Amino acid sequence: MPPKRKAAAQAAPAPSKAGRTSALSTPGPATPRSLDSSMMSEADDDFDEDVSEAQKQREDGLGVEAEQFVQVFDLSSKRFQGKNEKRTDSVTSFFKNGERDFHYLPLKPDHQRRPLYIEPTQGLIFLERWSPRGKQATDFLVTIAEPVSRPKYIHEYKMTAHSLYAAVSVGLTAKDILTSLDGLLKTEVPQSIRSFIEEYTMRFGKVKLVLKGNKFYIESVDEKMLARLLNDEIIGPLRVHTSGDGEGLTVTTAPKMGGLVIPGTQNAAGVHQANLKAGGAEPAANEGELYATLNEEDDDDKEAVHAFEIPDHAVETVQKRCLELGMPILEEYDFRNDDQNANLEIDLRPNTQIRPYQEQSLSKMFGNGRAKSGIIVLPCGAGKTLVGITAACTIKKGVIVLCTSSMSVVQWRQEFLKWSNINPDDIAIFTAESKNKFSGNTGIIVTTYSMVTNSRERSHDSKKMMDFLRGREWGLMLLDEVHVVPAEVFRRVISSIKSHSKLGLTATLLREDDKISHLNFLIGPKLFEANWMELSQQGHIAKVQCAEVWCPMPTEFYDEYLRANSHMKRTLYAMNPSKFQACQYLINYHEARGDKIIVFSDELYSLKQYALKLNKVYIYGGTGQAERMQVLQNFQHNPNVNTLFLSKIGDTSLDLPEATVLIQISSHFGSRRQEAQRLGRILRAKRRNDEGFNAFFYSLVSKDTQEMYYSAKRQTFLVDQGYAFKVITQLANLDKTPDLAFATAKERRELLQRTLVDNEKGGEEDVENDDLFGKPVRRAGGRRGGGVRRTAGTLGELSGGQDMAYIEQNKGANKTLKKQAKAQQNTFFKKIAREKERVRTGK
DNA sequence: TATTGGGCAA
DNA sequence: ATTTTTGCCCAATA
Repeated sequence: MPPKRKAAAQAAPAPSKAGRTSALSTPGPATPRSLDSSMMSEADDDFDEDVSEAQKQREDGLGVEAEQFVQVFDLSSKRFQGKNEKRTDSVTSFFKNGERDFHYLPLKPDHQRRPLYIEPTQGLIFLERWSPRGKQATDFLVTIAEPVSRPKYIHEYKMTAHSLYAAVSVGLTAKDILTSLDGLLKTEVPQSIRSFIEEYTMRFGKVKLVLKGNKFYIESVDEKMLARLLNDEIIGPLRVHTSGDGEGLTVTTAPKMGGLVIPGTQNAAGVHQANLKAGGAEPAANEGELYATLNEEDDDDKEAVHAFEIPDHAVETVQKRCLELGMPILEEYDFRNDDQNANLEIDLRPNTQIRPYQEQSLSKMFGNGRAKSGIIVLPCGAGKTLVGITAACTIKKGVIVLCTSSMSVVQWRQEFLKWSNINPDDIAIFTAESKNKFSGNTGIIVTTYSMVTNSRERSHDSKKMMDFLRGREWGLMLLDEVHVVPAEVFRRVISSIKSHSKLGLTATLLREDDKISHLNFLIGPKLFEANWMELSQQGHIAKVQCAEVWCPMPTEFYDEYLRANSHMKRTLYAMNPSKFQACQYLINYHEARGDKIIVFSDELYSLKQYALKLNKVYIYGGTGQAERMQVLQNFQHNPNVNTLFLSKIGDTSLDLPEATVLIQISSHFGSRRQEAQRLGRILRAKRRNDEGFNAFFYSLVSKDTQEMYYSAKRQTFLVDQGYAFKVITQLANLDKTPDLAFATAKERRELLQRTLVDNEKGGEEDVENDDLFGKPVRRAGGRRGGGVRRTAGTLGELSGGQDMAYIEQNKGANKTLKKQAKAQQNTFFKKIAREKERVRTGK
């Protein structure tokens, strides 16, 4: 890896040493001693660690390690920050403690032509997007920093440990980064940033984990680095001594690279051109320089590579330990020189062309002619699957694809067959239903995370399959929806199946817990993240208008809301009649425009009530497989079915047909991921190329309830992606909606009572029996309602006998509704059956 | 073959 | 300022 070696030479100046010495005397309070000292040892080559401390550490989960690691390496830590001499003057006093005052950083004379500011204590970078060099700066920042917020004008990025790790992993050196940064910054590069970059690039990417002949090796061009690892009291003993190599390291030479071709690129001309092309039309002086290093490897192909072997079970331990030592292991797969594993007959179909941003993300992965492990973040509908397939077609070795549900397993297989020329016998599915292997000696297996991680008693076939999966080497592991992996159970996948490279795909690298950073060492750095706004401007995904509709709660609802327990609260703000009206109005409006509408409600009771009242089809977890298909097909093809109600089942486990409008009436607390995922459902809209076409995303919120808070939180991710939420407090001509529901006070009171009654009974025989399809539903009365402890007395006080009569009436109305739905539905089904028949016989 | 319960995530 | 229930998946059961 010549570029990296050069980096080491250039990036080890005296000042960083001074920085470390000063840090030694002031370890952060939350910083474990062992971590701190091990990090320091980089300077003076000694590993005087407290052994018991280290033992304890080993027992801790990887997660804890990662968090500590991040703390120690944080830019805001003292050892980086000591180095700014802050000056104070007459203005400083206006800032609190002078803390956020950075005007001591002098502007360069030509600062107006430079688009970037950098904040020296957090590594925040601000980009003036309108600058003529805005595009160039964006490309640079995407490589070295994490996007934080990208609204219209000023974009915010953050340079972090992980982002620099990613930069190094695509072959950049400290010098590359500093030169480009300096060129784009309005100020000089602050000293803290300079040492931060230098120290990181020096440490990162030097040690690699490679799989050779089903054995794992730790590899580096830097012999001293390996010696240091072998001296470590955790890694050292784990080394496998193969016969003949004695105490010396295995030495091989890095093979020469030829021009790698990523299939599907416009002229399939390989990485170098792909990179130049990715630079776009603008003159990209810096960028050209930047990417030139990616291919520098060709220069000296006699590079000696040192390695030692470690056993399979130690991989996790070693990865963890190297992380502690501040030298995270990078995984690279030199697939073109792998003749141990059989090649897979696979290529993209000849006329397939991948989009520029897909190409860009793949060129990050294959930047140096090898397959790097990492994560690619693309919004839903932007073609994540095709990126994965193209990666598989580039590597041409055995592939294992992991998905979240068996639905997407089937889809992935179909996509593979659609985009590539893979022999259908070579791509097999491993789920509860199907446990076939591929016929040849290599191929593709598509399966789910839970299939692979399940540790309980398994059927004989599954066991055999698992042994098969575990027993061989895979060229590529594709991890769909990779944000689920950090969960305790799912991370077991990483160690149980041996793969040379891993590619994680996701739309939202977000979780409400802090485990997302674990992906950086479980899989690899984030290689690429698309800018949603940019993609929608280019017409790859739909343009979306987002709105939050504020629905006032009628007083009687609000009173009840204040008294209710948390579940009832959720039900009540979903059942808010104003919300219902707003929903009805929006459905009306958009159906008239010819839109396809999806309504999401996490709250099952309201989901069913809304759907029944409005006579729309709905799907939730209890809906049987066949019905789901029928409803979905109707929604897709039947011009009379334009609105579909969905529970959160629609978030992950359904392959939804495309819709153009999305209405949210109830959602899962403040989950930003859910919000983003749901928005993603309308990004595919095909009509996006029509002039002025917009998709719509409405979030209905009951005023003055918890929903307001959650809603704001949920939106933050989308706002950071550049979406602007309009707040609507009044819908124009709402009252002109035909058959507007709950228009009278009496109806509203009824609704409230019915809601209370139905939910009190524990849902025993509530709407479940009015299921559109009359099918018995699992867990109908089950765990729900345990906590509801309302007495009949409370209800009596509220209602009065008169209103009880209306409840009866309403039940009758529901039944009529159901009959209608059934009658209607029968015609749909016939139609669908005919259609199916046509498709079948036609082909 | 359909249903049920356990485990897990969000 | 925080949560609960829901849904998925598998394997066992009748």
